[in-house]
Amino acid sequence: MQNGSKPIPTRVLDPQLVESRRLQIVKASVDLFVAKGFHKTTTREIAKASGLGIGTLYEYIQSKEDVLYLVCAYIHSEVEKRLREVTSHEGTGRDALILSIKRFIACVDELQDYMLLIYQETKSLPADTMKLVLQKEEEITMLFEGLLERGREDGSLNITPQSVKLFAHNIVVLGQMWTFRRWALHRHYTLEQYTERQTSLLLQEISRV
Amino acid sequence: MQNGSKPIPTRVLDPQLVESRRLQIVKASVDLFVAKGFHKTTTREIAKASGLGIGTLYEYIQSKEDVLYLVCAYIHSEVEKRLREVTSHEGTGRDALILSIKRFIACVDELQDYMLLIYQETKSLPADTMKLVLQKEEEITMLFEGLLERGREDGSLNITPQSVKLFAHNIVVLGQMWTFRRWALHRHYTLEQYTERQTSLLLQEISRV
DNA sequence: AATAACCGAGCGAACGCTCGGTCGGTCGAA
DNA sequence: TTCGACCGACCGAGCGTTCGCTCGGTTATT
Repeated sequence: MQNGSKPIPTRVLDPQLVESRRLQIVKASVDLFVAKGFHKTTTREIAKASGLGIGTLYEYIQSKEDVLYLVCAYIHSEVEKRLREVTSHEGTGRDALILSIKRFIACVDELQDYMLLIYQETKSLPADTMKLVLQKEEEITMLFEGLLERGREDGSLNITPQSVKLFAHNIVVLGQMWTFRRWALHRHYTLEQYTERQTSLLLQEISRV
Repeated sequence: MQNGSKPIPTRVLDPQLVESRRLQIVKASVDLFVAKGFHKTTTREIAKASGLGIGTLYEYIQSKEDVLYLVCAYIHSEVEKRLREVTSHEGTGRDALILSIKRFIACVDELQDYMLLIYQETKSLPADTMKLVLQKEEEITMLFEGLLERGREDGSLNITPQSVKLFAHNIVVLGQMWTFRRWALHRHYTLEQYTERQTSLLLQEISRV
């Protein structure tokens, strides 16, 4: 899984400055996009919220869509960072899986506005860039695939090889559901209840009888 | 569950004409929105694709967002129509549930572009209208809630009362997942495989041991 | 003095929506 | 049967605004 990221051209020479300015831009844009959506956010707003002039903004990007891509990439990297801390947990695949699911849902909750953003705005990216973002989404899914496979091999999980991939998707989606159905779920369940019930439902399916 | 729909003002007097013209508009717009997204579709394009002048279009709606709402309402009514045919199936709750899940996934597959549209563009609606659309989404979820409750009461399903709502959401989301993760799932599973595996996974959780 | 970073007035294109007007059809009086 | 008054569905040029982005100039650093 090679690092599928896309270098965005800049007119600024110092790479460290580019990185720090782009972080400024991302942090400011995320909140704007969350509040108003990508299309209704103007480049002028992005510039102002980033503490830059509109001209300077365009020293660091080539188009408005570039900002969206930077934002998506940033969010994904945050998710992946948190997950990787925990997927390498030693012990049975089953133990590592339980830990990872809980951590993932916690992460979805913590970053809920951002997760929602990716869900809703990925489609606004240019085709080639969108591919990269979906690829990242798949990589995250494959983290769970790896855990399931590990559990299957060490005998701690009861799952057929051809269901591994599907089940990994189920885990990710049922985790993300906490965000994109929050208009209903948050009325009826707390985060703890949700985590507890989804985890036990999921595990029930792949436990030895 | 009162019929939560919103009457959109029009300058045209004949109600039948209004209905048929709006159906024209909806049918044309759906494809445009699917292809380009709501924001990148212009009112002129909508008018042209509907076979109307731009002025005439505005005889039937008040704003571009009205078109999006009409489209969402139409899609939801299609889904609900197909589902209601089958949720009233006599027999145990379990039997009706199995039938409904299969039908729902088939429906998601058949209307996949439209389902995706609702997922991605609901957020572009004005707040009050968005509420109505989410309400409809919840009503569809509650169809499954009803079936689960029925199965719990007649003893054909093994599920705790406080998990009924959550499980209904799981069913809906895992069905819709076939659409909004198609970039990954369609590469690895056919519709039949998907339906079969998800159904059996879901049922396994709520079957008596 | 040279260069890199920053800036914002301004450009051209495109947008949602309006509004004055056209035109085919209906109906009642002659 | 004819004709004039009226109606309402239909139309699209054009308005006012806003957008993404450029480019020539300014400031800060070395």
